Amino acid sequence: MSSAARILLERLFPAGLEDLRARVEEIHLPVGQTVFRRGDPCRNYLLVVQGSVRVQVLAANGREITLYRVCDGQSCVITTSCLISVESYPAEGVAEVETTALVVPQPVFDQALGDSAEFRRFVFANQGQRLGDLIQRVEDVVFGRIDVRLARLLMTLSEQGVKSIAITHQQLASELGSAREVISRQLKQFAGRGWVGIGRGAIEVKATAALDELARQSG
Amino acid sequence: MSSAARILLERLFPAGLEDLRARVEEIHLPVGQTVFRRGDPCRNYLLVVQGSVRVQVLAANGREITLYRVCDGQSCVITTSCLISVESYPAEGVAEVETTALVVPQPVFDQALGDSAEFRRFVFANQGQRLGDLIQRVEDVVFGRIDVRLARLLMTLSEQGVKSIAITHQQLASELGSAREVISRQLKQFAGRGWVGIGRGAIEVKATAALDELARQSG
DNA sequence: AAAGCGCAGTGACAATGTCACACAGGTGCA
DNA sequence: TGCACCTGTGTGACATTGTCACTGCGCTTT
Repeated sequence: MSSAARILLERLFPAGLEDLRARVEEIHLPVGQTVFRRGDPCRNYLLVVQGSVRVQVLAANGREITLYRVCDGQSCVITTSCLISVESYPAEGVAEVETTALVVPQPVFDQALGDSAEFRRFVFANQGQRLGDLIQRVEDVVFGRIDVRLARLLMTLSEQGVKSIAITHQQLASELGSAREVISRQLKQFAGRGWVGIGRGAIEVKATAALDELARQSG
Repeated sequence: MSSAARILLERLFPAGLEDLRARVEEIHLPVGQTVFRRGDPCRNYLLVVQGSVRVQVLAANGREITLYRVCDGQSCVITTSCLISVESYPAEGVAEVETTALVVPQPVFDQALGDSAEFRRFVFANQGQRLGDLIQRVEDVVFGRIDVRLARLLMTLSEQGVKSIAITHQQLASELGSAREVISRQLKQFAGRGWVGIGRGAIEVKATAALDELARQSG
């Protein structure tokens, strides 16, 4: 077991609950691995130690939208909720990068909820953040303009001075729940204004200030 | 305290937790009362005994969308999550009808989570259902056609043989996160096919079968 | 009756999504 | 080298949905 996993375990299952720790397994997910599918029953509590799981919904016609990501030290709300309410997954999860996760079997999860205030706090805090993300997503999708949302996404992706983003138009569209053609046109418009440069499978962010201003708009 | 409230309390705080019951208050919310606003901090756990609270998001331009409802014997996910993760409300809640609710102060909530497995199960089950609703809502909004969504809504509202629905076009639009004009046009189209009758502030559902077929479509 | 208000109808237009293609840059292979 | 093939992108025409600016209708208040 990795040291990061051990630290997390010790935090969530403090002294007195050592027996629970032993029943938690660590797994490694390769890139692109599906963690859970829509309609799957839910038997374990999943906890990402290191990596990233993208949670998305797919439409019949091939369109898709990313709901949120579960990153280092976070857990998946859907898993949590389904585990207790005994419903099946309403979305699917895919490992975006090589990911290390802890698998907590349902009985251990149940017991830990009762016995560890720390564990409860962790589970609920995660719930709150994910739920907030989700509501924000609904708001964006229903009321937001696509140019503003795309600008926001580009700003997020180019954080920390990264100016060249390796991503296809289709991936951007999936992220926003839009269509590739729409994204292509918007990017062309951005490029026309000199805000970005477009290459095959890559976007170069040039006018951070202009994009940022657009991203800050209410729409 | 109402008898319904007492029954709920006894279920969630079983024998041994009588002291917690005493610290829970019952409140009555008049129609239209705002229960919580966007940005409000969250200090109590709210539990609807009888009535209905609509949880919605408002846009700057006046458009709005209903995320879900909290009905008899249910609790609000947002409240639950915010309570623990100490975030502020990302949406707002309004009592749709006169509503009776239990107010559980945060310390009582915290203690009950640790001491009552029944309470935990209740809280999590509610979380799961509301989260499922929310994901379904995202899916509908992003991928769904407005005619299908409207047909679904009409079928839901006319359940149990109620054929005449007292509702305005604006209210239907708010429910679906669409615009009044769009709904008016769709209804006109439905009316043209003889599926519904339109009156001022009321819709009469005539062709249940046809609407139902449309409602079942994937889009 | 007149004014005011909430509700609904409508046409023109803007924004976004859909469809059916064309084309360009790689990669692998004959 | 040249060709088939795949993925990613560009584009025009069109459908659907949202926005805006009005109009009119029915009801209540003045």
